[in-house]
Amino acid sequence: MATISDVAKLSGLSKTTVSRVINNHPYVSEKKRELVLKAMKELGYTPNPSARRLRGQLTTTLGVIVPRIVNPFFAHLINSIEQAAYKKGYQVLICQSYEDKQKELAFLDLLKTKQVDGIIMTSIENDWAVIESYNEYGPIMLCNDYVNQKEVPMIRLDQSKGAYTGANHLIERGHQKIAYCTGGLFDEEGKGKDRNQGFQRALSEAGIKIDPKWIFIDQHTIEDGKHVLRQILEMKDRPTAIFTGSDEVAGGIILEAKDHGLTIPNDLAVIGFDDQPIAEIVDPKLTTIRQPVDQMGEKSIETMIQMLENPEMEIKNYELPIELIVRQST
Amino acid sequence: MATISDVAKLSGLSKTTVSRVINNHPYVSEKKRELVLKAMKELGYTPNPSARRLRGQLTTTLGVIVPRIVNPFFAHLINSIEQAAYKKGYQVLICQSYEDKQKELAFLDLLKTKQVDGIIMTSIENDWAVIESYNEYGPIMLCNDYVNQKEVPMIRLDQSKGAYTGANHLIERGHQKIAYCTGGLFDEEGKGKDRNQGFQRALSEAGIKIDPKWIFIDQHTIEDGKHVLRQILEMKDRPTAIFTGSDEVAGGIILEAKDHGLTIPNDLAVIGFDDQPIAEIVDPKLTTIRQPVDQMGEKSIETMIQMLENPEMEIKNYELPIELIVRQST
DNA sequence: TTGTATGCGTTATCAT
DNA sequence: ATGATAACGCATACAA
Repeated sequence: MATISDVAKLSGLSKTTVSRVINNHPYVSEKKRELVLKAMKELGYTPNPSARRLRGQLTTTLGVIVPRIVNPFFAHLINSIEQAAYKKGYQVLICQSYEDKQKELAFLDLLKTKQVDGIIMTSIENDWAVIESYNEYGPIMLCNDYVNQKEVPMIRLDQSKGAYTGANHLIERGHQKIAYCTGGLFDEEGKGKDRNQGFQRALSEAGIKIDPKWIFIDQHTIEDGKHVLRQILEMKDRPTAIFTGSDEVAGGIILEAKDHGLTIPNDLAVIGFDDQPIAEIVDPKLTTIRQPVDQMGEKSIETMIQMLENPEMEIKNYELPIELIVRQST
Repeated sequence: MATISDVAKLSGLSKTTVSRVINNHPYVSEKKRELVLKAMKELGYTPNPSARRLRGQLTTTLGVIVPRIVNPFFAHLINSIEQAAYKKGYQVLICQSYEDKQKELAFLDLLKTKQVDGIIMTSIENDWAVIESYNEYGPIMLCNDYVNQKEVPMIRLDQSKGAYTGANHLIERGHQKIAYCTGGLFDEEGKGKDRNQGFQRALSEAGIKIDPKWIFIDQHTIEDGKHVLRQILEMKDRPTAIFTGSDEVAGGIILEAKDHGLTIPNDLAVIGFDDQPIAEIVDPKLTTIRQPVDQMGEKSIETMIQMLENPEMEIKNYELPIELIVRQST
């Protein structure tokens, strides 16, 4: 591997001058600049990022932590973040936490060791109190997931409003017996609590009581959705509509419902969340709540770069609009 | 950021001893080892990978180049590679080439600058002659995509056989008018040529002539599939079956066909490729050719690590079995 | 405008 | 069993 010294030697100049050329510094004569450029090309020289990082330079690399890329929502979110970052000259390091606290912390170490300039977390496993301790090494922000601390930079959606809108849509369609299916828990606190609140608010405003047996927690995949439907089938008193926290779960419910001879939305109305590609693939097509993934990526990068350029900047929180997409499943 | 010197100072020992503890070297007394461990914990010390890499160490990091992670096939392939790598103590750097030659080369520079120990390419944009020049910096292997050089380590599938099997399945179902839809070209050489060959062989063995107007090239997405179906609808002489190069395209075809009142498989039989989740989501469920993604990941990592441990090893090529999954669309 | 010398954090070599 | 020191490749303070 050719080093800066090799380039210096070949061009008959000093390492300093070569370094100046690499970094577009002024005070280099045009003649020598070309000499250096020529030598670099001849040797196929690439600056060694490790050495640069060690020297304390900016890495122009950002870390993005996601639970798992096989989840299409996160694949698209990463994609939009990466595209936006690329436009600004940043690389993106994709980190899969697999929802594991330890892994998440290991990725935060990237910041500590200057592998990345900043980290965008699309999901958060550890308490913020733990994450916060890494903040001294560089900016950390949340995109999609969030915590209840105002001083954390966040790009988030009004999940509560999204769930409220979705639930209301079901109520407007005349449903009273509404089941609820979440990827989190149905607690006051804890994962997915905003959606829970929005859902509860819509129902309570309509004077509908929530039936605990129609609450399904910790549901994520198509398989989970199928399982949920089978549970519903076994009930004497069945819901006429179901609100789900993801298009995948909603898709699973629809698939299994059809297999059991149910008609969607007549026998069971289903509403999803995310507006993933699957929403238009299932039959009937899925009514769902769209998350503006592209905007989220753009805004995250914009915010991150601002923080990098001006570390003393005041913390900003952005809330992006969420939208109900009515299709055929309701 | 705490450094090895800080740990040395706090524990009252030398950097060397600390380094020995970090790297599990022998010749360090139990007493001092514990002293070091305690100091490391107290300072929240993490070794700086940049310094290690600069020093010439193995990085225990592998690069994986994919066209784009929003393609579910690649998301799953990455996932399986990452899982296998993790078991062996390796990190994975995910690199999206977006099918761009320049980006691909930029990622290969990771090898040159010792950011990664080796690179697994799941797609290849540049000629192998170009890629090969990076080989001196570390092992490069292909997984999924391939080139016609024997001396390149590859984990591949018998795409020709897969296409042959799929086409034969359609023929056995009584079809004579079979369309073909590929993500590549329909050339002798060039992308997707193996599948082309397999398809052609099946048809020619059955004495069927291929109709050029039923050949669709460069088709990748659900939208592409919808477009293909619309083109078919405009034909006076329509095919009764279509072989596609991806489940997504097949899914698009089915969706659009239903929108236009066609019945699958009666009016048009459709066969996909990959056995992605979408194959079980569309209605009717998709007959497709399964690619053993998990095995591909496992085998890639196994091979890569062998090459890393024994650089003089002879080049190996593996061919994994490909399987026809018959569902309802044919 | 150009060059020399230093240090970033780590590990291997060579003492002791 | 432990420690001092050099070197990895680079960018900067300082000197010329």
